[in-house]
Amino acid sequence: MARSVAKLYQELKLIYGKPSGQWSLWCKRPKTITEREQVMIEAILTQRANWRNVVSAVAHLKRARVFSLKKITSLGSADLAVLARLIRPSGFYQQKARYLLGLANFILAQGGIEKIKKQPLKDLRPKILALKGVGPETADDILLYALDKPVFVIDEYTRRLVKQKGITMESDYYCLQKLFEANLKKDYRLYQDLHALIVINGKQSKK
DNA sequence: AACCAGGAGAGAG
DNA sequence: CTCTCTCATGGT
Repeated sequence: MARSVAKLYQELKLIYGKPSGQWSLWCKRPKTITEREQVMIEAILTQRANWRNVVSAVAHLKRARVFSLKKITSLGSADLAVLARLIRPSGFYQQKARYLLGLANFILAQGGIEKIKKQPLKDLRPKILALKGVGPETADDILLYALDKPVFVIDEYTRRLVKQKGITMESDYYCLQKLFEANLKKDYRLYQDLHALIVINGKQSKK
């Protein structure tokens, strides 16, 4: 079953090719600082939300010119309601507004994207994970897609797929993460593309 | 018109 | 550690 994990990428790549659509930005290499900030923001907004609604919320942020971590922090907690209204289409907008502010404050307090990107994964992950509204999946989304750190992201699509393929019945986040990381070359580019393909496959095979 | 979409926090058992 | 409730909008 270990080998089937290793073969997953080749199989999915053969079917879907390079991750496209919503994933073209997340899997883009290299990314600009602005693009990395966008990925972080979208990582929060996409929690339990249809991607279509995330796009809508992002459009609102862009139009209102609060589409950067610095702008979000300068908005401050006093205008949290403003931020909340902008991201409303993504759902859970009141808590997500708070989460975004907390994330933005943290990144800037650490000296910004380029600084934080230099921190080793082992030190960085616990800090990101400690942020309100950032659980294992969102933390790894940020680490992998915004900061190019080699951590494999586990989500519901991944759990369904490994079950479907008869690889394992395990559903624990860290067990599955270990399974993937142990059987794949430690390369953030591979992790990015494979997880993207798993989600694309999951959405596709539903209809 | 119920059901769900790339979760996470808080509380209970 | 596993279950359950909550947060909320927009598309089918």
